[in-house]
Amino acid sequence: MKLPKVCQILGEYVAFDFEWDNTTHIMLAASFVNNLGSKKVYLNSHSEIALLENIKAELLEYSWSIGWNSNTSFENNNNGGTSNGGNLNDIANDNFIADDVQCDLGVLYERCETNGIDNIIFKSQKGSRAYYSIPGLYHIDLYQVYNKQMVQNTIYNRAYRTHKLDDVSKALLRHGKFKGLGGKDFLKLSIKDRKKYSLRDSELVMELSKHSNFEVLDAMLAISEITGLDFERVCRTNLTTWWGVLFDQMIQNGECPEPFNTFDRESVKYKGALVLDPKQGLYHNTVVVDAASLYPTVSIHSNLSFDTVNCKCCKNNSRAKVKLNDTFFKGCKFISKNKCWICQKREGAFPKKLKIFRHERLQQKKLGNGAKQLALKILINGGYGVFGHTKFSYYNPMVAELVTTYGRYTLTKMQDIAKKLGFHIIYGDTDSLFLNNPPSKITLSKFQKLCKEKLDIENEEKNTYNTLILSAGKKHYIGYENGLVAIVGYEGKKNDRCEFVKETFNGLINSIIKNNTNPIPALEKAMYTLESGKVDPKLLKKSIRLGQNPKDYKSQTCQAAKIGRAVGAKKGELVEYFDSNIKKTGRSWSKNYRHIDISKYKQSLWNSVSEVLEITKYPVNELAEKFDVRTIKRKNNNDGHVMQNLPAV
DNA sequence: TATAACTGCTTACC
DNA sequence: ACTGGTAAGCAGTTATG
Repeated sequence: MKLPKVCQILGEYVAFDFEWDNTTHIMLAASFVNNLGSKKVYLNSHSEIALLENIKAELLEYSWSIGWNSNTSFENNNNGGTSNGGNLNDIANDNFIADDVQCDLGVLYERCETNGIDNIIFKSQKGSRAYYSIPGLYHIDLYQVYNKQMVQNTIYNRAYRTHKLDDVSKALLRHGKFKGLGGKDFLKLSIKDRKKYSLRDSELVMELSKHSNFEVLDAMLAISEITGLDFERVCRTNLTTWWGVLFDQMIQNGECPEPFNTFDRESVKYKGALVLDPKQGLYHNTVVVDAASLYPTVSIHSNLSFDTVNCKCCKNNSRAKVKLNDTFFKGCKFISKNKCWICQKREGAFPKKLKIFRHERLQQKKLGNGAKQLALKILINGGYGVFGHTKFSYYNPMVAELVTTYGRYTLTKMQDIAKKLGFHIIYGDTDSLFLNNPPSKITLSKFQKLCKEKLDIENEEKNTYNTLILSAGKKHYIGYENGLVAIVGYEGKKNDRCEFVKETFNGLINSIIKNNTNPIPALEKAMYTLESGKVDPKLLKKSIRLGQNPKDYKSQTCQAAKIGRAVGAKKGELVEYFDSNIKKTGRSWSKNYRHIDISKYKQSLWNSVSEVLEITKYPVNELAEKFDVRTIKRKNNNDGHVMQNLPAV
């Protein structure tokens, strides 16, 4: 096996985890696992100082260490664990700890100071955040790496829902923390189990660092090579920083001018992608075509960049004007037909880099360099978005809006081409078209050829669905291809629904689309089981992930704020609850399974399955009456389109 | 008192 | 320190007949 590149940099390195008392911060335990397999645990059995000395000695053994949530204290929001407050007056609350330290290195720093012993940790403060480092040594907070949006989306395809070690480990390693326990339970454990608990955390961090043959860290290292930023910095920064230094370098090298347009940084939304109205129905033989990397492509074709849009030199050049029909500017916030132009004299910094990255990515793919390939993919795909980010030093919403506008133009032209060839377009989203009953394989390749000729766009045949259930609502469909069912967007699949609804929904879909069996008996059984109260409450548990700390919600009355406040949860945490009846219990939610409001669950189940039943011609009104649930009104985009019921091919 | 319209939020798609 | 917009459904509030 080829040694991962990251190992050549890190050499022998250690993952660590500390346990401390939540209120006093007294250090209770620490564990260390190195990449060669050596494992150590220290407990605070007689003296905290002895433990602290052991920790320091271990850390100094290695030039590189890795932790989880280890070097940054993010939010100073601890309300002392009391749940009486949690409101906007918390600042004045005596229980509020202004400088609560919430990371491993921070607690180590604090405990060394408190005990009056030598410190190996350095503290720096930036705004409301404190950063801790070990001078002379390198440290990576793996939490910050797995917290990156592009790692979650591009690499792991949203496999984990929260960024807690337990959640990420369960999703990627298939096992989590010791007996699923949390830090609060630590002191309740026996000495033996305390050791196991602490050690497990370090083991998980080490395993995550190595996951998929160092996939993530190798990609970060590749980004470090591409951008010239050091590895540690790449691990704690994101796309705006990376693209920022790339452009900085180009300016320094004289490859492009400094940005000349300035914008208010008020974060006004700009117009985005085109999503076609789906023609609701059941289809057989549908091809989905997809324009390959649409946004980078249009950025290159139209030379869109911070240094080309509304340049100094081409204002009066008629060739520089954006030659798009008026309709494409409708609803735009930053561009209009007569107020923007694109430089004709110089290639923009952004397309220039994109071209290089694209070419390089192909080369690296051929060479089998997965990490470099992935790093380039991350940079290429994330390049357009940073122009719409107000904190990006090259923020330029005109560039972002031109990219999406050319994207809308391209999808519209693709539709024209498809229509002329006799295709029936039933849906499309941003860069894709759903073509029903393509006349033939030959017309399909004709479509691809014309898109290439007229638009210089490569179209890939992404899916060929034998059966397709297309919802009237956008971003919702179910496709069946080669024995595989793809459920896209449906509420019955979303993570804030309970397991019971998700399972029943899944069963129903499989029964209809895959097994060709009558789904109604199973649905009746599910409804009956719900009514009889025999469903395991575990399966009825709902959950929401807090986007804010409860006190920070703009709407203090929204469900997330209310539940979060009541249970003392923090930003990023998952809160579990049951739906209950507000008239009976005073709340629409409850932690107590005895308060479960079955009618809400029946309605939720019905809402997620009813449209599919309607499309597949089951008697929905009759069933709704039978189950005692409300039917829901849905818009219909059919435009007189006749639903098809052709046999599957 | 009932319902529609609206806002805020989470989750998903691209 | 932080890539983007589009869109669905739900809880909860406010306007309206």
